[in-house]
Amino acid sequence: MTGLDREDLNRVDQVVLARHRTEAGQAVFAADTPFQSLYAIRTGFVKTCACSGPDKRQVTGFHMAGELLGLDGVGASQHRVKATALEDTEVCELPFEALEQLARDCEPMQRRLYTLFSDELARSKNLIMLLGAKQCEQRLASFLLELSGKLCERRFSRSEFVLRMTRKDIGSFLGVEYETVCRSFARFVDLGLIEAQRRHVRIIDFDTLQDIATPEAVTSMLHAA
Amino acid sequence: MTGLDREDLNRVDQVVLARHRTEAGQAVFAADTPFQSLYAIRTGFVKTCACSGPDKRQVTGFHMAGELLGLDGVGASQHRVKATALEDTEVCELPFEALEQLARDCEPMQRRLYTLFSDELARSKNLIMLLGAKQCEQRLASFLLELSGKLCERRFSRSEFVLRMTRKDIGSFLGVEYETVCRSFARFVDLGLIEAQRRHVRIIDFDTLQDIATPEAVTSMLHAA
DNA sequence: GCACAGGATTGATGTGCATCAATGGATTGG
DNA sequence: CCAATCCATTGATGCACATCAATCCTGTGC
Repeated sequence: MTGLDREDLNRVDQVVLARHRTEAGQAVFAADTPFQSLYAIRTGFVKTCACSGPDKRQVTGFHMAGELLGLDGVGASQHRVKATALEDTEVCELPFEALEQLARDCEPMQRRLYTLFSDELARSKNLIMLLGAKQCEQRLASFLLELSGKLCERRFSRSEFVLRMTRKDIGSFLGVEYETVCRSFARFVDLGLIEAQRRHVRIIDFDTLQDIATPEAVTSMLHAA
Repeated sequence: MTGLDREDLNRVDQVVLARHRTEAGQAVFAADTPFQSLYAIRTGFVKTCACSGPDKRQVTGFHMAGELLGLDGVGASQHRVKATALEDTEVCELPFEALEQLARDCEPMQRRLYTLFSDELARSKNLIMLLGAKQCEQRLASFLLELSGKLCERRFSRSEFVLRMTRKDIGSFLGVEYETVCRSFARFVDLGLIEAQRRHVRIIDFDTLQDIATPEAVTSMLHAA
C-alpha cells in the first residue's frame, strides 16, 4: 500500500490542516519553497519534477489517489521537487510537525510513517533500476505495467485506461526523447501488444509485455540448469 | 550531513547490538533477507546493488564512514539491496525497533531519523537526475565531483584519492558499459582535467569538470551562491 | 623465474536513439 | 469557420554508446 490505512486515516483526519483543489496544469507546491506539510492525494493525478537548473527539469514520478507527496522535503526543510496536477486534483495538507506529534503518541502511526518513507525510497530505487534498462521498449513496457498495476489496485480496469500525461512527460520520466516514446508505442501496436490512440491505451498482451519489461527469464533458467 | 551527529551518537551507542567486520568482497547483508537492523559504517567502503533477477544487478550507491545502510528495508521488512564491502569495513548494527523506541523517547532523535530517510530519498533523486543526463562524460564528471565532495567532508584530500570500486562498478552505477567509462576517463586525462592511473585519481581542473557535470547556466548560479 | 587471473585500456564495427524536420489531429479562441 | 497552438506521429540522418575483440598492466601463487 502506498497510502494510509483506514484506522490511521481516522487519526490523521484530525491533523489535516486544509484541503486544496488544484486544477489541471497548476502546481500543488513549487520546488525550493519552505517545507511544512505533506500532501495526501484524495482525487486526481500529479506529476513531480526535479528542477536542477532553469531550463532542465525531469519528471521523477506520477502519483494518484492515496499517495503522499513531499516526503523528500523533510531533510532539507525545502521541497526539492515541483508537484504539478495533470488533472483537477484534491489534496489534504498534513503539517509534518503534527504528524510527528501523532507518531510519538501512537506507535503504529510512527511505524507507518517510517514505512511510507521506506516505500518511497523503494519506489525511487525501482525507477533507478528502470533507468538502468538499456532499451527504451523495456522501460516503456515497465512503465505501462506499473501504471496498470496501480490502477488495478484502485479498482479501475488494468487493461484499458487514459494516460494523464503527455508523451513528453513519459519521455522525461523514462529518460528518452518523446519521439522515441512514440515509436515504441507504435511498435507495441504493430506487435499487437496494445491498442493506442493518443492517450487512450488498451493492453492486450500482458505476458509479452512482461517479457519485454523483464527479459532473460529464459536465459537465467538456462544458466541455472 | 549523512550520518548522525555527536550528541545523537552517544544515545545511539547504547542501542548498538554489535559491531561487525566485513572483509573486502564480502557482503554486509544480502538482498531478500529479513530486515531487522540498520548498519552504520564506521570505517571502510561499501557498494549497494539492487538485484532484480538472477543475473541482472545494478549498483545503486557507494557508501563510506558515517553513512547508514538498509533504510529501504523498513517498509517491506526485507533488505531490497545487497551491501558489499569494497575494502575491509566495520559497521555498527542498530536494531530498528530499538531506534524506534529511542525516537519515541527523544524528540531530536525522532526528527533525525526522519531526516535520514528524507536525505536518502534526496540522494536517490540525485541519482535519478544523474541518470537523466544523456552524456556519459556528464555523468562521470558528476560522479567524480560528488565523490570528491564526500571525501572532502571527511577531511581527506578532495583532489587526490584512490577509487575503491572497479570501472565495471562505476559503469553499472552510471548506467553505461565499463569500456565507455574507461574512454571517458581517458578523455578527461586528454583534456587535462584529471590524472588517472588505474584507480588512482587526481583532479586538476575542478571548474571545467563542474561545467561538464552541470552544463552552462547552472554553473554561474553556483558561483554566485 | 613463470603462469595465471582480474582489471584496465584501446581499437573496430554496428545499432539504438537523439536530432532535425515535416505533417496531421485535436482543441481553443477569435 | 479559420487561425493558432499543442500534441502526436513518422521520416531521414548522424552520433554516442554497446558490443566484440585484442592487448597490456598488476598482483598472486607456484
